[in-house]
Amino acid sequence: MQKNIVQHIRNHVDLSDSEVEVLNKYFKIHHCKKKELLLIENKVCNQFYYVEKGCLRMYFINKKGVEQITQFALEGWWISDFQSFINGSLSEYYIQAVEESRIVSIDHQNLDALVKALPQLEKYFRLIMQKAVGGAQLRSKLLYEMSKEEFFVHFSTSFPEFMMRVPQYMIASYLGLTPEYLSELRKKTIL
Amino acid sequence: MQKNIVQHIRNHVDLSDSEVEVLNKYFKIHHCKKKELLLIENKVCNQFYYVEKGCLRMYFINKKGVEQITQFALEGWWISDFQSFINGSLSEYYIQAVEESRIVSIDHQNLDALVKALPQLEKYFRLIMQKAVGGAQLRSKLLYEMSKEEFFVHFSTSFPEFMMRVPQYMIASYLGLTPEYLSELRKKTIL
DNA sequence: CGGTCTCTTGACGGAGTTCAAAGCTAGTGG
DNA sequence: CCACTAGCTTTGAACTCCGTCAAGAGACCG
Repeated sequence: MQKNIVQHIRNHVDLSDSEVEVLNKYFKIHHCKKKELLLIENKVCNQFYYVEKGCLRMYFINKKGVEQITQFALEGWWISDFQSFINGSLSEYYIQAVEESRIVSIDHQNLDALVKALPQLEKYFRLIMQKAVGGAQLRSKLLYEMSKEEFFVHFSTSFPEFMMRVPQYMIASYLGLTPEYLSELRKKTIL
Repeated sequence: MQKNIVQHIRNHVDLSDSEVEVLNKYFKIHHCKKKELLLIENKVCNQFYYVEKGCLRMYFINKKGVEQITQFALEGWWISDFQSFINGSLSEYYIQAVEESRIVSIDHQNLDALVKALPQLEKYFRLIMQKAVGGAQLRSKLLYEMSKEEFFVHFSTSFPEFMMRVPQYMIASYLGLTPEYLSELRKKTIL
């Protein structure tokens, strides 16, 4: 069974079949059940996770003791707590499978070894990170210019399939509004 | 006069003196006056900017015709519109010098050529981008968990020198609140 | 000095939260 | 495969943070 991450990498840089063999020594594949935790608070996050299939969410527990979701990762996305990954500090986040998922992971040491073994992977990860920064800039711009109602409408029209896949209270959390208000907006905007 | 960007790169990867010579062929240095524009709306942003000295701000014009600041860059920071840089799409942003500044820049083609000439720069830019993603994650977390008042207090205690350097209406814009409310908070919190 | 930016003050309004309670849905075990 | 329970969603009323508007007081630059 061919990993789809190989295709993802080949969309960015060249990779021979023999190099794919090398890749497989560094990447680990993991099947996880719904609600399985890949990262918990107060641990160092020394892994990058790539979603081959399924969906992950990243969240922390706020002062009121409520889960606050900051990111989702769907098929083809990388996710990690970069502060913790880079500095080796303790993470304040949890990363959990929203659905049954197939995840590729690589830890800090293996990442270093991998980019040494296959220098073009250095470029791949640079490009991935650039895209991530671009995405963060876009999200930030939307937050600056839109009301919560507009943000909700934008999100539901941009990712209708995603709205069906995850529970509403998670969407509400991610969008930074209460489940009650989300419910009101749904009625109001007929979505 | 030695560019301080060289030191910045050397903090991340090795670089011989002869390689520094190569660097200088790709990086352009630019002295800019206060209020000088490096990027304007509806142009493709095909440059990365590094602040050697001074301060840049990135902003867009919102529906009401008001400038909305999304980022500042101080000494030692890279800044760009990554959506535009990556996709070659037209930018919706302006990048402007807040103070008289010394800026190093490199365009898309020269960046490609540079990382080909000096492969360790590929790693440097990957690490820079990783840090940027980490920073974006942290900022996003603060926005999720703090009220505007808390965010303001956090910001003023974290960057007191920065508060003195730029006008208050710019800080208000960046923090996503009105100058009027910022003024109220200043009085209330005695900062 | 005169004029244009910048900062402050106060009254008012509205988007979005909080709290409480009642339907609904889905997962689990018997 | 059904029944029961825990968790998810909806409703409505009260409240609050923060934006809007208008006007005045400084501050900076030619």
